[in-house]
Amino acid sequence: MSHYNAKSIEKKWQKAWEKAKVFQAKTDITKPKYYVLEMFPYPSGRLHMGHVRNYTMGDVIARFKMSTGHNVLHPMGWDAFGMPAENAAMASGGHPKEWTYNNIEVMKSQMRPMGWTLDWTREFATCDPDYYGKQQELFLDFLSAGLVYRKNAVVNWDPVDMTVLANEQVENGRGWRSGAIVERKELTQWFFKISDYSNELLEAIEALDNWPAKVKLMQSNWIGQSKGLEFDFEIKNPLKHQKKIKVYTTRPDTLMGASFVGISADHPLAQELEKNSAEISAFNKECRQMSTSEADMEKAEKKGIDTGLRVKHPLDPDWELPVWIANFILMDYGTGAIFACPAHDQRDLDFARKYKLPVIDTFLSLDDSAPVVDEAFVPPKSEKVQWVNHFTEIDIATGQEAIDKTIDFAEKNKWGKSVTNFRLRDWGLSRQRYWGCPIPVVHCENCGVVPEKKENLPISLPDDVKFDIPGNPLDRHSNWRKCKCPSCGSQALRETDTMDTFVDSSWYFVRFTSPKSEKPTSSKDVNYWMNVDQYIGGVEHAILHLLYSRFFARAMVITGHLPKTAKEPFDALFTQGMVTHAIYKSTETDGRDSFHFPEEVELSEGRAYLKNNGKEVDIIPSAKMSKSKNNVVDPVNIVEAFGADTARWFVLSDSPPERDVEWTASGAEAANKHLSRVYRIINEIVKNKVRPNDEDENLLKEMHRTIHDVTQAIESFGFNAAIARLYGFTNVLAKSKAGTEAKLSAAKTLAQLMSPMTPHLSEELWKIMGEKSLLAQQPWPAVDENFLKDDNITMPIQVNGKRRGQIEVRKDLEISEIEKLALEEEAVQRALNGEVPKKIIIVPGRIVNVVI
RNA sequence: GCCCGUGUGAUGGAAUGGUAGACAUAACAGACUUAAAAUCUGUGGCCUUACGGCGUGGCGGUUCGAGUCCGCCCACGGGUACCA
Repeated sequence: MSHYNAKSIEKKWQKAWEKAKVFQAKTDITKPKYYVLEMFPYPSGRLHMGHVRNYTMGDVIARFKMSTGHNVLHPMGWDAFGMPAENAAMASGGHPKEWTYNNIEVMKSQMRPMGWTLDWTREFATCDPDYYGKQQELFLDFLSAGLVYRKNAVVNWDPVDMTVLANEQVENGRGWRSGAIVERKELTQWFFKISDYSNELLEAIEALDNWPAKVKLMQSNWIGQSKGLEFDFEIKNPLKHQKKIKVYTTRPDTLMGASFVGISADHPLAQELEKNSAEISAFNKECRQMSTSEADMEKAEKKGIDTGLRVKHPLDPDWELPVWIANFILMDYGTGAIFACPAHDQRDLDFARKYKLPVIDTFLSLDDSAPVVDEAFVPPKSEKVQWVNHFTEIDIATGQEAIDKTIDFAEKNKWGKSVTNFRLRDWGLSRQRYWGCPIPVVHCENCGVVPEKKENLPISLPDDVKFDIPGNPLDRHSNWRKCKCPSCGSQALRETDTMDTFVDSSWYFVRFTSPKSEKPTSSKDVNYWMNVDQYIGGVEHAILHLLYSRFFARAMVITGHLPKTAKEPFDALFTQGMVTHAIYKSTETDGRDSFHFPEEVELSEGRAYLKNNGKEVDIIPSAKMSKSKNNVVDPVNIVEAFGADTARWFVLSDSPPERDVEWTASGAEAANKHLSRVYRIINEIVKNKVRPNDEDENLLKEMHRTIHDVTQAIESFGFNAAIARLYGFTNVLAKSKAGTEAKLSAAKTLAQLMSPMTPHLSEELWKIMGEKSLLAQQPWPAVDENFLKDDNITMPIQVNGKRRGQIEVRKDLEISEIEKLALEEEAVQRALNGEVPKKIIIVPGRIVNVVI
């Protein structure tokens, strides 16, 4: 008998599947369709374990759905625009296009041996002019539908490299390449009006039944609906025409605790003031040098400057409040101005203490009426508190009641109005970079900003560009920029901004339904294939990518590219965890960390030692795989050593799919051992002839239970549970003394149940057991319910909630009988010590608890 | 900072509010072997001779019963709008 040889088996069956065109999807309205999609990869050039896990999960679903009679669409493509290609070009002088397409070829060659059911006939990259040309067409339609506009926005500007920096390229306020202090620069940029759909996107979340609750919650919080009050503070010593400051607050009930009015450094008033004050100008400049990232701004030290302006309190004209510029107030949110109530907001309190501003309690705790000192009193809005001289005459009430009353009061007295605000900002899509989809508009001296004509699409990127000089190569490519105005025909210039790569990924799943159609979509194909039945990807995309895609689908419905039913494009979403690996770290004599590759390290009793000198190194468990930490495990090596089925089996076993999985060499070896064992066991079954006997029934019973459990586990993404069950069934099969006929039936079922995970091995075993057809085209095994029934059950007996014994009873035994049997138990007798139990709780079919 | 997760043996993890540790890995013991590998069989939370006691990041609460529900805290991971 030959041994399990993954290499030859896998190649053979991949060819057989390809020949039979098992995985090519055709629009066929007579069959139920199933569209399974994993988030497409960025072509970094190396297939990563995370990809292997992601695409294997999708593949299990795809193969399972094929075997249950569905017409499955399982496509693959490339999220190919983005910064790494430009960075590579800058670092090594190549061209982003060449770099990207090379990487795609390399990655494809690494993906093919995995045996995924991908329909490669639909493949495209977002940097293909055909794809981004269609995207330009969508942009023009969105533009004429009023979904796109231009406005000013700030970017991180590197004054040395003369380039806009991404937030991740700003390190401690300096550019990562140049080291120059980063400035904020205001540019005119293109925006999608996603904020017009804030309410719609928020309300529709509720109906996404098959999305993880955590993702829905994250999106809701991101959109961030808040109800508050907008009102004016009148300036006592006004400046030119600016006589009032409009503020927005979600806690208008604390108005009597107001201590100062704060405005953003980008507020028109602040901009006006800096003209006459060097101090204010310097402060504003400092604020504008902060990174544009929210995390950096929030974590920065809270600072402010007194403007000298004073405003009147709306409820007491004699009450005067100072106006401060503060670095934590955002111009983008609300009105860019607030009033601060230090007693009930920690940030305001810290600020007030720092600058010696008053702290006034507006309400006190019911059980402790001490005034606020160093810790702001911020109870939940649902908690009742004692109010101090409230203008709406409330005494004891919750925060929410006070807010509602205050808004009514302000509206009745006509000094404020109720306003619902959203945190969600419009989607800035302009990027001042080369390697992206050109925005198809033209700047004409006579006509202004003019959309390009559709017949001129695609507006392709020029190939003759160099990255040896700072700045955007499109800006200095005068030939490419020069064009005719589509409106008046005179000399004009192209827009040099390209699109955010999130635009590319906001509709690729639609394009997969008809990747070659003349128009961006074909109605026949989108009507049949949309929506995506199961979308699978990393939770890191929970907010931006998924929210943008939801907006984009709506925009495509409005412009007639999608049917109304595709407004929410992803019926079900699954977010999988990362593949992690331990980091082996030691500290050099100069105090710097050095990282060691797994193969340089010897493991022994939970400690790690360097192979070359025996020195012990630190183990940092479960770290995200990262090149710089030397803890990347290359799937190619694993496939080379053990075969694709082993890699597939291992990434699915052990950890639940939504959680991170730790890659361990021993785990991969164990997976391989198990597959070899299955191969051996089944070969022996085929070889040895045993007559039918009494054991057959038990084996078939176990077989049907396994079909039931594995089917349920796969349907609910419990791949690790499915595999654990298959391990169990393999053990039963190995030990069973049943006859050959029953064993073959069980073994065939085992091969079938394993086939979504280990398709090549299963296909081989299928053939070894004498089957002529392709297993990939067989229907999923059916459960015979008669085998699932059981007459007796085991009931655990607890005393005071602790397990003390168990009884074997008939399923339908009466409660009084169970009680009698339970009390007769030895451990219960011992615990009772002759006394009468206080209470006996019997949950039928589950448990008995005797309370003493 | 803010939003969202996660935390169970040496390790990955299992467990509709109902027997904590299924299944697997590492380890140990035995069988086979001249020997090793492979394979097969067995042991396996901690303390205790036993009865029993203690155990799911920490502290507290609800419940007949909590890994699971509630409150506070700690650690780690993801997102934080120009990484994809």
